[in-house]
Amino acid sequence: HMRGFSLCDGKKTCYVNIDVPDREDLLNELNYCLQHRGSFQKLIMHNAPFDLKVLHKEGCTEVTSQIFCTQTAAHLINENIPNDLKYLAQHILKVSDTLTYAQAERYGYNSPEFIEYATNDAIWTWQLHEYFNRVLYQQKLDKLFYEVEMPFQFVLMDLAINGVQIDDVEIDRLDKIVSKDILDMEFKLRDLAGIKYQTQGNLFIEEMEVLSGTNMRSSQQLVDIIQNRLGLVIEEKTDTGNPSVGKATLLRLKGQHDFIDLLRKYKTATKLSQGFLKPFPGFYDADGRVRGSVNNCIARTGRLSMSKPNNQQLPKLNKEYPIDFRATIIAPEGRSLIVSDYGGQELRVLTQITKDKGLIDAFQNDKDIHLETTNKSFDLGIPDECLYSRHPDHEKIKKENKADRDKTKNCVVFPIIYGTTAYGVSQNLAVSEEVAQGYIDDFLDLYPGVREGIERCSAYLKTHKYVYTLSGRRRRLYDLTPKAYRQAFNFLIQGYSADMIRLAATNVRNAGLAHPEWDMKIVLIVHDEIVVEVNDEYIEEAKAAVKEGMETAVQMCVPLVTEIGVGKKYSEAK
DNA sequence: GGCTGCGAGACTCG
DNA sequence: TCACGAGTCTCGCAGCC
Repeated sequence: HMRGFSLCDGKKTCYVNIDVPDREDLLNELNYCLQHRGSFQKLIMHNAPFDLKVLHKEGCTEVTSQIFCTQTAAHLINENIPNDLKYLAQHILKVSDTLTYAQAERYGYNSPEFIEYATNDAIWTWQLHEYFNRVLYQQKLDKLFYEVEMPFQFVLMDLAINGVQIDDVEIDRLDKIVSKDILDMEFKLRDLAGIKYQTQGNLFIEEMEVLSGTNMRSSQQLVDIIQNRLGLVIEEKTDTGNPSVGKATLLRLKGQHDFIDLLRKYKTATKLSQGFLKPFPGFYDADGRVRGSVNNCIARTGRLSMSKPNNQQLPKLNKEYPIDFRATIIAPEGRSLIVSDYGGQELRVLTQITKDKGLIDAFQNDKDIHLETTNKSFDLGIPDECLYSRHPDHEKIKKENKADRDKTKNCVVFPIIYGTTAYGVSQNLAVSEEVAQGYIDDFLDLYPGVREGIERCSAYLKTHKYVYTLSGRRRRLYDLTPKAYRQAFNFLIQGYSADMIRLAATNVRNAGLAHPEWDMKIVLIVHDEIVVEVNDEYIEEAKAAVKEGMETAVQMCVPLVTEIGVGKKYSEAK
């Protein structure tokens, strides 16, 4: 419920209380100004998606003015400092005394204190714009800001309004299955470890409890059980040097004791239960949708993040414990989900950055980069022509060498874009550091442009203490540790990818606006993936529009391809 | 004895 | 010291009333 709004034009400031009998008239007046370009030359807001969402709720659905989000500007200009209005007012505008909303509210909505709080909001936002707008041009961030970020604010507004539809009955069904499985495993794990326990049933027999001093969710207690009761050796260490009972340890100990194997399943089940099935109902809105908050100004690389809940980390189907959580994200009756993601986005961006001839050839002619790297590192002797997907033997050879190819892909090629070292690769592949360095060199010899690209990035960082992406986004790294050089190169890829998805989502939104009959809604963005909801009669048209919007988001030296699926459930459409 | 805050550790995703 | 970017949950301890 909007109580009022404040405005500032640099000369005058006002607070408009709309909790009055002629509320409707005031909102109509505001709506008229927002709809007619020229009433506001520029609409300046701090956290524009929030304000746009509130206006939208009040019926102000069309904003034709140019917009300026001071929070986004602050993030582009310095991604390393907080960007809430209060912090910026204190540190950039040097304002000393600031009230919080809760403090102002206590004085009452008609008090001078509350009105001062409200008008300060507008004054500070105005003043920040004056300063940031200049800096955006000085740092050559204006194009990114006005052409990528500001149009994208409306997508962020849509995401905040839309949310995703949840199948609450299915959540409930899965929750019951998983809860029962967990309880069964609680007993079996104790039996396997030789731990005595008692059971206690309350009124409902299925809600039996295990009474014993041990907690299978405690890492400390698991270390004790595995070492002292099972007599197994834990070699892996946590960051602080303690024995680790994480994935790597359990994978290595797999098959050595039934307890270990069941524990792996137990961990998957408890994560599913405690991380998703139990907390999700707490996020349902009255219409059965979940609206997590989408953060445009948190990740230093320019990526989006989500919280409460984080819909970017919904579990995928796990073969060893197949509970399909993503099947609980659905489309309403008469509608479907379209899920579209970029194929090999990061490697394509790497190609665009480095202009490496081998990578360009690979993407232009469908050559299998992972197989080519595997071929070189493992001396497979595959003829060059068989590395192209058009060759009749390619599929067969790819299958025959699947294990090595997967290893290369996950342990050599991807880690290189994270900047991994020979040590890291050697740990992953359980080989010596020399052998690992050999693999890295093989890749960089195959695609020498990548080595040059990394060196160019490092040299630039060393001189300037920042680097910038193809879209002009900057990352400032003042402490030039080895980690900073890895972050810098990874940022070139991750940061540009993030701006690609912004442009793509804006294209998709515009396509939807041009065809209101489709009723196409963007409901989720997951880094390289866009999920939309659309009326069933227009699936084909919408699919074509999503594909077009994503594939034409930017021009690159290699084609941009999308993988696209349709379904009634999120998991069906992927 | 119970509440709150915080770091460690583990796990989810791209 | 060793692989980039996020968010969230539980445990176990410290400090407080």
